[in-house]
Amino acid sequence: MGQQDKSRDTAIGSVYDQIDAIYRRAVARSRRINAPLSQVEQSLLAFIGSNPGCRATDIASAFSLNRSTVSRQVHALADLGLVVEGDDGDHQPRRGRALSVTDEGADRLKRSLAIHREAVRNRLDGWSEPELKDFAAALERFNAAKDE
Amino acid sequence: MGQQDKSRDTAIGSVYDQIDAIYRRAVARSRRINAPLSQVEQSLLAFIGSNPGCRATDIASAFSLNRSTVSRQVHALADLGLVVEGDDGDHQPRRGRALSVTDEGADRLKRSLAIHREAVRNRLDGWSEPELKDFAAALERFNAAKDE
DNA sequence: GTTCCATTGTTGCATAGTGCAACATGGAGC
DNA sequence: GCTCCATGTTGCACTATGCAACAATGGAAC
Repeated sequence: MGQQDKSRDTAIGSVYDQIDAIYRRAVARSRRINAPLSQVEQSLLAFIGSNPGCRATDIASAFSLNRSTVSRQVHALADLGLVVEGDDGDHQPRRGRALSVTDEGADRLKRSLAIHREAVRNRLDGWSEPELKDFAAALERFNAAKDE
Repeated sequence: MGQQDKSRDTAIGSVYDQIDAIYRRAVARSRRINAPLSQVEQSLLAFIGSNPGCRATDIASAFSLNRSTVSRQVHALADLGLVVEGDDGDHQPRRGRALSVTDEGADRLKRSLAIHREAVRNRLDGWSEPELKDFAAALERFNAAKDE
């Protein structure tokens, strides 16, 4: 392996380690704090909010979850009054049941996101505007890469 | 809120969303693939490897886990022959039991890390050396920020 | 329309990972 | 020695998850 390759490997290893650290910290943090929504609830609510009229099966494939898991989670959110079936005149699916977020769900999601974003904001304290933009752009590029 | 603040907020929101996406994808991926170690096992093994002679309690505080959880996880790893108690002449703690990684544990960890790093490597395909280094540096800076 | 099938959703059972609280253990300090 | 505190273990409960079997329902073919 050449000098170039070795250097590249080191950088890649570093990126992995850093992302791993972010991941673990997020998990630990979500255990400590008392969020208005669990990670799963927030993810699902955000997805339904961004995809009004989506069905449980759409959520399952989007998150690589089993249909049964989504079924239960969605019911839990419905019991909390955060999502409802149907009620979305624009996006009626051929089959299955269209889901949408209630006003209360949207409010809860907003508060949940605000809390988590606040933690990110604190971490980015002291970053200049260009540094921030570059970082966000790099993350977007990283995420945009297709899965092999 | 001024133009500057709004722009900054947008960038911060973007960083949060991207990290959230990374997180969710990592969770989904770890469900799909058949890794030699679960996320938890890999984390613990890596920690013990980097901190030979550490005790269960050290792991618990490092990962914000309950002592009981760590106790069970460590026992599971011990049953698999991946970690052992004591056997580390250099780092004997005053109390508790020193943990260290066995040769098999080190091997398993290495393979597990290699698999996960490979996924990251693929995502970084096409990035130039400087782009890579900048990204790694930004992630490090992000992680280095102290928790408030 | 009726029948059949594929998609979608639900439910019973099992598993991993986790917390809390109670308990056990073993060094440290007196 | 005795006491205390840090450490570890165990019983119980709960969440999130998957799999497999089942139920329901819309489309398609006839």
